[in-house]
Amino acid sequence: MEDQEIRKAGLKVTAPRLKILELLEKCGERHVSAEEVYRLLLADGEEIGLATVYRVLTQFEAAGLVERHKFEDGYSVFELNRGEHHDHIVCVTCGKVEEFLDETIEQRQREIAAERGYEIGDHSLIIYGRCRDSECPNRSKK
Amino acid sequence: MEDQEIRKAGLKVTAPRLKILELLEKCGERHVSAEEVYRLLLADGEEIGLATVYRVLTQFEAAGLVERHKFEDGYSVFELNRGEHHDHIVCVTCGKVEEFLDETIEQRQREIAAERGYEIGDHSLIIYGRCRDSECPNRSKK
DNA sequence: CAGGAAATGAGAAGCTTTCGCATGCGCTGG
DNA sequence: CCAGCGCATGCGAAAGCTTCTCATTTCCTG
Ligand SMILES: [Mn+2]
Ligand SMILES: [Mn+2]
Ligand SMILES: [Zn+2]
Ligand SMILES: [Zn+2]
Repeated sequence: MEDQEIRKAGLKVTAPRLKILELLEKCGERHVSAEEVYRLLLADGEEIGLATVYRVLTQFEAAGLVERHKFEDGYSVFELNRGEHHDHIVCVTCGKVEEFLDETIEQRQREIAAERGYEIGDHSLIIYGRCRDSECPNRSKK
Repeated sequence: MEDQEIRKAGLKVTAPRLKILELLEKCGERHVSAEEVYRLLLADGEEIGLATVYRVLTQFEAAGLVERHKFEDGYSVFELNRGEHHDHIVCVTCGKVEEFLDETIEQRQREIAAERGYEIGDHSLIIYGRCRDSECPNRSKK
């Protein structure tokens, strides 16, 4: 199962790597920080080091298995690469993150890059706003 | 001249603040880091502390005089707020930054936020790509 | 199953940014 | 024009996140 994804990435199959990958799968569309991955695994009784979490997440990112985002809080959050690109809208009050994909925007971006002679790579689009959730009015993340 | 902008922000007119504002004006559309502002002022013979540069830039940002961006290099860059919003396209090879504004994209963003019940604040859109400049093939920033 | 390479954990260190504090300076009102 | 208060400054220390170093362990091939 996950063994193959790790091998395909040219990495040895080890307990930390398996556990991190499983955890990210369980997280679904949630965006977790390295610190959070670390604490969740510790809480699960795993023996793992924070440095390993960072290393593995970076390797997974390089292999295209996970994506890293920076939502102007100063630290990175990660999510499994589900193969379909999306952008994010973040509530600056409660920290909630929703995903969206707008083909009009995607298309305009390609055009803008082309117009200016850029070979387009990827992009980062984050909308900041305030949601209208009952449970919103305050929370902290990480 | 600049005195007024600083006073309007509710800040005392001091040498560091004047120098930083002047320097940002000279920078035009260039995006400079706090460290860079600091070094440029030192090179100009100014006596200034790095902490002051950070403090002043943060105050200017709060006052709406400057904008702060994070182009995933891990540090912030600043530019004078010229009153008209724009987004950025960054060359991942040479670090060049160009600005653009696309009303179609702006409009779609407002619609997306509205559809999901968000009171929209601002947003960050950065396109990463490779430019086709002769002088491009490698440079480092900061 | 042995040997060599790759991975791990723990702590140190790196980098950007902020803080704390003693000193200095801008500004108001006298 | 000046005195005095309070904001601003510079410096070094420290914070917060991330990466590095290195001794030790684990994986994997043969
Ligand atoms: Mn996402
Ligand atoms: Mn700009
Ligand atoms: Zn909210
Ligand atoms: Zn370039």
